[in-house]
Amino acid sequence: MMQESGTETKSNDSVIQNGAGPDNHLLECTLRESRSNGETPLEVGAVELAHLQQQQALQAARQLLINQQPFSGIKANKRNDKHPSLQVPVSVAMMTPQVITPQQMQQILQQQVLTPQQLQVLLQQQQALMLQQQQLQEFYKKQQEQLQLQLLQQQHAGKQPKEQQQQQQVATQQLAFQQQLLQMQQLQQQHLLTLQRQGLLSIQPGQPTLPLQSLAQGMIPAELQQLWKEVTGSHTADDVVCNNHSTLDLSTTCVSSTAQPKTSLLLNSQASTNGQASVLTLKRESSSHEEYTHNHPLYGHGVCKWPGCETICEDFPSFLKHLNSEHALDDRSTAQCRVQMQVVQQLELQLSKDKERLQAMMSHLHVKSTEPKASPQPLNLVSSATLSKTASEASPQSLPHTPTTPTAPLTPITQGPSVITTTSIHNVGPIRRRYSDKYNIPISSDFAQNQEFYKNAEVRPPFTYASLIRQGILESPEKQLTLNEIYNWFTRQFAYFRRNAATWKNAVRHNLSLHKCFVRVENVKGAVWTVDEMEFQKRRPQKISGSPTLIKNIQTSHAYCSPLSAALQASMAENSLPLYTTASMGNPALNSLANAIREDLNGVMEHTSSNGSDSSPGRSPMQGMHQVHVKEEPLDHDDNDGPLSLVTTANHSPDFDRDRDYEDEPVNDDME
DNA sequence: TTCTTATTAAACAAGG
DNA sequence: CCCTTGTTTAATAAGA
Repeated sequence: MMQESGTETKSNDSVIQNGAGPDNHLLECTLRESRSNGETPLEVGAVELAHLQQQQALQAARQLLINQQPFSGIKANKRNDKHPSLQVPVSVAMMTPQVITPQQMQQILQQQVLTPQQLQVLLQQQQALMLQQQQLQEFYKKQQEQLQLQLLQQQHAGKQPKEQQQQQQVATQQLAFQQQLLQMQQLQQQHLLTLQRQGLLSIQPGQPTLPLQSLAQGMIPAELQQLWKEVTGSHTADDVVCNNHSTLDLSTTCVSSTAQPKTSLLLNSQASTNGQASVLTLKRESSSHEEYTHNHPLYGHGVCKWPGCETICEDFPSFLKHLNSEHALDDRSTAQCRVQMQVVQQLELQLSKDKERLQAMMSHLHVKSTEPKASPQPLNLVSSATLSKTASEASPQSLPHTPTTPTAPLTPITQGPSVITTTSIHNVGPIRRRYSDKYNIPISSDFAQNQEFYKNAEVRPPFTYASLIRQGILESPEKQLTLNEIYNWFTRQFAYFRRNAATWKNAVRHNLSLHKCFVRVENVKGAVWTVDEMEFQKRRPQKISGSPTLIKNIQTSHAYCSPLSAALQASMAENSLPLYTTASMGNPALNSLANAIREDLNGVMEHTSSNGSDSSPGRSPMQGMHQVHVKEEPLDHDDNDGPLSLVTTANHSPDFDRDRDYEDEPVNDDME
């Protein structure tokens, strides 16, 4: 416990430090002060004071520019959800670094969307920071007044020898002030960009009038939207419908609501600072919000669809209220938006790469298909690709979290997209926790949605080892993996498991041996592990909730169907699609995309450790099945788990295996 | 509080 | 002898 909290505090600091920029220094100092001194940070070093003063100058200057009342959001905090007026002053939001690496982003996310306790700590720190800023602002104002007074006195006080020097000094200060104004303008532009990015996913494609720096990054909002929907499948059909005429972004939403001083403040400030077309565009967009229907991208089925929120909002106004209160412009929301942005960017980037790769693969396989024995392989590939493609295209609903899938009854907790949620993120560190696995959360659902996240962020996945092992095995083409391949899957899929290999590998072995659901199958080349789906389901306490009919379906299928079909259905239920292709996992784009991202991120390490496929070349599951080790079962356990392990592998012919031409590359697992 | 399950550590053995 | 793989035991944490 202590260890964990210590490391988290440490990473807290590191996050702050990672955010480059002078403003960040201020934040860091302030946070450190507030951390050490509690709520009343008092003594500030001279250098830090200088920074603070500079910051205050920016604030004061902006206030002068925008002609606004003093910040009303200073009182803001969010001790609980009942007072959701988390209104961070714009300056605070501006402190968040604009350019940010994925790692930093993940760290920020981990820190800022962490447990409620940590969030609260952060909020308290923010509060302290704002308090301090207010004090310093007043201090700075006084200084300015004194300066003005001095200036006046000097102007009226005749010609003294020192006057010129003093005037020079004043001029210097004014110059500095002007520079600060310039700086502030830049910051504001950055902030505007931030806002635009936040609203990027919902910017109307037909209005390319925004000064989109995002376009400079090679992104087209419409494409991103489409890509995101295709790849993650985290939206339902009505989203697609509203996709084309949704004009709402965060800014317009804020404006459309009654009281959002921050946004209007921002807009006004923009108008007064540069008065560029971007502002007008923003305003125009905001004025066009009447045409929005209730097809808000963040609202569907009475639920707020902000990633990880899922708050139930009875009607659209209440949703708007919720959106403005819970997802106001604060660091958390911006961090989430940035992560989303980064995800989309990476996805798009990798999609193009993988399209090429796919092209090369298909042409390669097409050549090979002329050989007599190779025919099943391209057929399989094509059919599976077609299957997943049609599945994703024809029915976007057939996604892990949608209630129409067999997975739905298994998702009592995370209904809806659980991407990077607090629930999926707070399992950081070596604490022993009861994982959501206990509640029958289908790993494929959450994991598929957060796959990229887990791949890049050193966040402990909220699943048990058993679930993870099973997922890895079921993902493999032949539903069987060697121990080493399981290791590789872990390191490939989870950044968390790239550390402490000895620990988790031991745990993996331990789980493989311990759980009856893992069946060791020997063949000539060695041993592979398969999943006994029936045992896996039996292993878990049946706490299924959700749609009653679907529950009934599952139960009846377990009760009355043949073991084979029951296991198949169970597998499908976990994987959300027939056979071994889940909706999103089976998406070839995402799958290979994920691999590509992994390769990019992990570079050499992955090349040595998990190159190629986890599938076991040359091993025929059919050959080895008769040598299945039947585990002794000390517990009551009546039945028919014999042929089940066959089931998961039966849909591949031995020819398929034989034709694969990977090499059994030596694997190097020393990840640290 | 008790029971169950998950995690972690560690010892040990077999085999390459 | 070392490493990998696999089994087993024990301690501990966490949830029901």
